[in-house]
Amino acid sequence: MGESQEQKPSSQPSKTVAVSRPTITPPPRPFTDALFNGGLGMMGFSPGPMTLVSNLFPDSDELKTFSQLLAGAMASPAAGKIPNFFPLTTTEGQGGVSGSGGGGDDTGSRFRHNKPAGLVIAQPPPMFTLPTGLSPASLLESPGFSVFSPIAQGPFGMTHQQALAQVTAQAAQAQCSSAAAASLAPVSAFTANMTTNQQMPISLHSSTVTVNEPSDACQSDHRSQPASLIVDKPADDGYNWRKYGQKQVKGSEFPRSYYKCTSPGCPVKKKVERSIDGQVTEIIYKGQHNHQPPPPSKHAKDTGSLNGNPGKQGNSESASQLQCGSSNILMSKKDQESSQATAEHISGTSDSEEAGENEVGVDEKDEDEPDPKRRSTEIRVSEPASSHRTVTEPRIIVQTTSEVDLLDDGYRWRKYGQKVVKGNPYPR
DNA sequence: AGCCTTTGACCAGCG
DNA sequence: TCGCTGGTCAAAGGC
Repeated sequence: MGESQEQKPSSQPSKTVAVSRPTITPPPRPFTDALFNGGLGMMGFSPGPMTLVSNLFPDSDELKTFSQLLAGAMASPAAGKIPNFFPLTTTEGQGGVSGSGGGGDDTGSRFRHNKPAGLVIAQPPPMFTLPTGLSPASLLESPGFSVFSPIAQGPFGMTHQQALAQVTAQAAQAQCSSAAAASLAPVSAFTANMTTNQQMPISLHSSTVTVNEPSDACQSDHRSQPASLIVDKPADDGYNWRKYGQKQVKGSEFPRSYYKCTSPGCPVKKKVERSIDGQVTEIIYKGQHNHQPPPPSKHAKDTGSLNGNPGKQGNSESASQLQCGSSNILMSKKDQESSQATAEHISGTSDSEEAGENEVGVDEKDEDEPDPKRRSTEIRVSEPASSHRTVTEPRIIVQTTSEVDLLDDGYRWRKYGQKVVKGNPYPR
């Protein structure tokens, strides 16, 4: 099937973004109530949510910054048009992601625990780091993000309520203070979650959001989950995943597992790093789902745990519905690298304000599409010192890239991994 | 029976 | 050109 619409050979011509992020200004987000409802106000775009957030966060400053950043990101009108909101992000700072937490050093990301909550806004690559508790899908689905992505509403039709429910549940689970979560709207839940994690620095630069997870308390939660859930399966995002490989990556002390979305034709892949004890330390999503999440019914049988399993066990009702699709696509290596550089530079600098600025165009950089085999450096950069990284800080990174082009059929297809192998008549 | 995981091998990019 | 490394394939086995 891939053949059907492979857009291009390994190189994805598509640009990462065509979307140049409009300048981000923190406008009052015109989120519709609906969006708001559905979403996490996590982004705090709208006043309402912000308020909640504010309450949750003692530190209004940081929070504010965060929200501003988000707001700015969302604000961009262009966003609406953008196929993926991620792409909005510039490809620039890669290190940012993780690095964000860290400050100058990429490694920092892994060490973020105690980093200043400050938002590190470096120009990060289009990656997202999410708390384990939250599925990328859910996050993406959040209204805030939705704004950027047309998809949000979905071709797949995920409802905000679902998203909310999911988020709420996750948040609650993720965080210890269930009370807060319960009482609060999803947004609140999310926020609460964040709050819980004191150190959760959220770095958000254009499109990059880094959330550190783990607070101790939360950790306990995660750990409390059944080993089965934790061990082999990456965070459940509602889609079914098949593990197609595992490898010990040099920079990481933990083995990295490779998963593909089992849906036919779906290019989405994710890499999951787990610590020895089975805890997920990092999840990287690539690509965009070109299909809807598996039906709920199916989920029913699933474990339902957030950490779920990619595989059969997989989908908890939760996330799923969200299209994580929004996530997507990897940025070209080039982009990533450049991002890194940027991030590094920035790392030392003040971040927050940057958010609004970078609109940049990633576009230019993307020319190269990442080959399937190209190494993505983002992670490396962000967490070079994996060894130091505490297991308790799982990260979910969504790499965005403009590999995907829209196809005529309305779905996005990305050819991944196509190559002509010598000695093999058939291209892979 | 179908799907998924495991695991070694292969391939390509990069220095 | 070689070696290293990351990413993917695909057979075998398990659930």
